Amino acid sequence: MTEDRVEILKNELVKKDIRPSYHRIKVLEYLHAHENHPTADEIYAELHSQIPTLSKTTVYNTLNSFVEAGLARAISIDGVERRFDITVIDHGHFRCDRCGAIINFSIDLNALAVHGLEGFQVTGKNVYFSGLCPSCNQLQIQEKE
Amino acid sequence: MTEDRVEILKNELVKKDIRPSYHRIKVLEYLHAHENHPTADEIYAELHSQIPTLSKTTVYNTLNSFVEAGLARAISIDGVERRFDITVIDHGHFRCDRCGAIINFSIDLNALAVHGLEGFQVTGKNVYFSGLCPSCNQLQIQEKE
DNA sequence: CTCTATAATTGTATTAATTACAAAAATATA
DNA sequence: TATATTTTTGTAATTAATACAATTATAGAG
Repeated sequence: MTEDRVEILKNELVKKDIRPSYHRIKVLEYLHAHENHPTADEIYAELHSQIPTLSKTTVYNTLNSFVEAGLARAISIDGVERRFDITVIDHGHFRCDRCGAIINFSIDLNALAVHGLEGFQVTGKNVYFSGLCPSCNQLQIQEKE
Repeated sequence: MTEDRVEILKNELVKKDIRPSYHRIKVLEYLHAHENHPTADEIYAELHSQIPTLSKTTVYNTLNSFVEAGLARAISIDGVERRFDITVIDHGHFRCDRCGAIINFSIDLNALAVHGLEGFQVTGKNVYFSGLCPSCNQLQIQEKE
């Protein structure tokens, strides 16, 4: 990790009024490097192997502060699993019901016509689709034969 | 509850290959009567007071079978709470970050342009917004003064 | 109507994710 | 350097959900 990279990450935290401690930088770095929507436990497992003193509570505290600050999102397709990702605009999440993979897709949220939210202040938008990914779809068809 | 109502509920279950037991009819009835997205625990608490022998496991089993059959949806804005609602097409869920209220709004999902899901079989679509409902928005403004 | 097989329900025990909280360590400030 | 504040740790507690074996209810055969 170069100095520059660390500086950029620090800056990202400071801009959101989060003090750039070592652990927080590490969690943020992990989220940037792993856009495959890790669970809190996956983040802990990986970072704990690098930083043996890291506690799970810190990971949870850090993730919660990130979500509160809008740095990250907590996503859950059906309420069964809670996963995190770096906030990136205009993408939805697809979850395959068979293999569990979570895949980003791009959407144009501005084109979404909404009725019934007059007077509401909308700050967060999440779109979750589910079904079968191409390979699982193939398997499903083969099984039926 | 009139005979007619029970017949309609029974039919709804049978059509989805779910045997219309007394408890299942009661859970389905509850979901129809309470479109405010109850948790499994809320459903249990209310029905348990009517049916003292009802167990929580049955409520969970029933809800899971409903979701699997497409009769109900499990929703979760941020992975913290799991809530259920009767499947109604073309509506999204708004969750107020301040008071926690969950409000339906209508959307035209067909108008949503999606890229990156070619070859996928999409069977479920959920749209979650969050922010402040009108009354909490007012309170927030007043506090800042 | 009775017997039997199957399905549904119960209740307890277990698992797993998350939070609470107080003590310890690290960091910033005077 | 001393002190106050923040961060982190580690354990305990909480909570939602599931597993599973025992019990009860139901449907169909005879």
